[in-house]
Amino acid sequence: MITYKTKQQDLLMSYLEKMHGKHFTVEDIIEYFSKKDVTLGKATIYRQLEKLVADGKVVRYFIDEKTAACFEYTAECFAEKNHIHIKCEKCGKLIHLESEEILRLQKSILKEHGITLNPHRTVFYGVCPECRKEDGNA
Amino acid sequence: MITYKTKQQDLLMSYLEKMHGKHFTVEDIIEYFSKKDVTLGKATIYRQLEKLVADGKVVRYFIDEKTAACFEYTAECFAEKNHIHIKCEKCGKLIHLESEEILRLQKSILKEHGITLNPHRTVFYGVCPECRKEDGNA
DNA sequence: CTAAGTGCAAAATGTTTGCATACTT
DNA sequence: AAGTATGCAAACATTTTGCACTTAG
Repeated sequence: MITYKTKQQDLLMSYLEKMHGKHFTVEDIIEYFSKKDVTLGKATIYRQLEKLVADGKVVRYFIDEKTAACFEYTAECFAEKNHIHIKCEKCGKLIHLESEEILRLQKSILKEHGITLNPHRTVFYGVCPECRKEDGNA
Repeated sequence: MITYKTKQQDLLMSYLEKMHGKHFTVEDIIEYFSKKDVTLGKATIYRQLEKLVADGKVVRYFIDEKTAACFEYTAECFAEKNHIHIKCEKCGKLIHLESEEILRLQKSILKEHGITLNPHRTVFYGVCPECRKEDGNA
């Protein structure tokens, strides 16, 4: 199947690049483009994201509480980067960070239990520095 | 707020016990009870599960592909230290295991980012040994 | 010109909520 | 009797789909 290049795809890609490494929902995209005077339909967004997910360029995951899916543009650096998500249990903020320790955990689990971890999809829970201060700790 | 004991709660609990350690959806519960001649409404199931989740007795999480939430009765499982919880992305099986590496990760995240991780609530995703074999890869 | 991509609105999920009724205490 | 829990159906929110129209190749 030949794929055509369209301006909607370019629009979406420009958004993805802008948001590289950050997460967003379909609603975020719609809101963003509603302010510009371009047309980018909801169905198109879902359909294009679907392709990108199948291609491994975008990850799709869920954060509890939220019912809407979160997407994230990871391009091809996906497998290498040890990017994890941490959700603050107090303020609900989502923190993205990279850690070598996660790689170590990954290796240890694979070696000892034969399980391939997919850290990118994992959402950790914890308390962020700001909330720890407010709480006087946790 | 005083809570009354009802037979619907008992029905749900019997299901949870039967499914201890396995995951299920609300649809699964409805289907199960539709075969018995008892009444257990959808809204009741959602409301009771909500309470159990708030209580920490049941975990709720999402597996992509499926849009419906998965629930799991964990009861006291979460109390242990170093205990992690891995959900197989292929077969949905839940794996419990202990790892010292998680402690290390926890310390490293605290030191480098000031975030207190709560590993008990975290559900990792990965692929279990059986499914890795079937897929012939990682 | 042909086939892929788009956009709208409708349909298909999955989950929550309002409200009258039933049940617990 | 007082107030919680239930069950239905309607409301909601998100995602998918059918179809006519547009556009890239």
